[in-house]
Amino acid sequence: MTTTTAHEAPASLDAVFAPVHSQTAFEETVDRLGTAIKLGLLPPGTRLPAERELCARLGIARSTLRSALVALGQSGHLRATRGRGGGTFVADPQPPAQPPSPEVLAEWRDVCDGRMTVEVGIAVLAAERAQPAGVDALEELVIALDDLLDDFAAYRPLDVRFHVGLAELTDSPRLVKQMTEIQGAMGALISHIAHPPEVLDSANDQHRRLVAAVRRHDEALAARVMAEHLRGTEHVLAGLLPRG
Amino acid sequence: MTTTTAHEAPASLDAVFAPVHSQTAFEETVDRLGTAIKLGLLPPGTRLPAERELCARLGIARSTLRSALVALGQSGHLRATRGRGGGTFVADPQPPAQPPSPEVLAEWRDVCDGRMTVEVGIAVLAAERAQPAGVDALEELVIALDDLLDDFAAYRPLDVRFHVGLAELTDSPRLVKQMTEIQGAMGALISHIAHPPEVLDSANDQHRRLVAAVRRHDEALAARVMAEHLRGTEHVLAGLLPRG
DNA sequence: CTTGAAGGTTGGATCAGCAGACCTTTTCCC
DNA sequence: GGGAAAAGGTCTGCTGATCCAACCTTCAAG
Repeated sequence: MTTTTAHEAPASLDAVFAPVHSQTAFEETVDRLGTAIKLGLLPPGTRLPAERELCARLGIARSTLRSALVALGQSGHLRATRGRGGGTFVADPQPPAQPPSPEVLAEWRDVCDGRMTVEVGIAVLAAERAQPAGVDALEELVIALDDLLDDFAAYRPLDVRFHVGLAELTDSPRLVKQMTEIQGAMGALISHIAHPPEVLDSANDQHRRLVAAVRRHDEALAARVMAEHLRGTEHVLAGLLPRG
Repeated sequence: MTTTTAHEAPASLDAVFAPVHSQTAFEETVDRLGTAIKLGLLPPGTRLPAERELCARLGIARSTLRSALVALGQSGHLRATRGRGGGTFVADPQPPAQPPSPEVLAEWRDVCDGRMTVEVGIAVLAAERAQPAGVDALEELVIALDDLLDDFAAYRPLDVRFHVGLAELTDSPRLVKQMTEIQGAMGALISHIAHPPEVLDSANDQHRRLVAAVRRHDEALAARVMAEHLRGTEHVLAGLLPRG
């Protein structure tokens, strides 16, 4: 029989036969809520929906949700108060960020590559479709960021909101989700490196030029500015992390 | 207490509280192998690794793997022969493709948007990094495609390999995976629409120009050609599918 | 005609997740 | 002051997915 055997086939099949890592509902819940908190999408002090409502929205059992909430409580990201008027709140202040794990560090280049494609693609699509109202919202974020150049802990959440806001201009849920995921992956990498005001100033200047390009529907310029913006981070990382 | 309640917050949090859909190992295995087969990554006649080896590679129990193999056997995508020298083979011929489900049709625009960003981003990165040897391989695919313009069933697998091959030029496993996923999602949409030779001829001409741009490391041109290439498909779909 | 390599079968153990009832704490409001 | 309501906290039983490990059946190579 003249058949090809799959295991002597080229590298493109490695992905097909790569290990299956089925995330449990518990894990995905911890990941989703934890990432949202760390990104500042759920700012400190925010009250989560009641457990009975939240588990319905997430489509999981209450016991499963509670496991996740307890885990996030033990790590210091959430705190709960009982009784009427109580609830589960995002802790204020948040616990200090953990240094990136070896696994994260091992694939940081891959993460940056993913970020480059997703963000550049989104910048192009946003430039094509942006409505003036949405662009105005981004502009306000840029102005607000100008006042936070010397406090990265405060700067970062607004920065995330800027990038997610850009994704929202595309009006595509899938792209908003991808942006959120990639920002979460980046967060673990950049939270522990220095961000001097001059760097943030330059970054926010790129934000400003990006907004201008998007407003004028200049797709090529938006792509160029975004690429430049991201490469800045990459160069910093390349200098600080292993295996350059 | 001056707290924000999360459920009155803006739309960006819809994604955070969206339903958790934990895929089981069985489901992910069926999806992975099924997609690889439908995309032609595992051509008809291909022999899969032996069950005992494959389940080790996938990191799942043999019983779980067998459930997936049986499912794909019942749907006609795989066939197994027993005894020494036997094995599990990709069926030849493959069963006819199923028409896209309503859920798939409902989000076809979203899928196209995801494809646009991923493929354009990859085209840029590939243009930046491509090695001559890799580009040569793509060129051969373009030439091979020229002979298949009147047989979409034969054209499509090579087309997929072209796009995945482009992703491989970026040398980023994450991007190869994203490309494979998005191609799988597109497959369900385009397998049931007409692809006259003139259209495929034009598409392959765009392939050719894309390869040329990548070879010259002309990132902007690569992005433009790729966007044009994808918009062609989108226009065809917009004419045939609901909610244009 | 033996042997080895492959798919096919079975049974038991484990664990995640679901469902739902019930308990405890706290505050609002009559 | 005393419910009633709204929140988190606890318990128990059940189901289904998965794992593990052994064993059976087929069949071609040697």
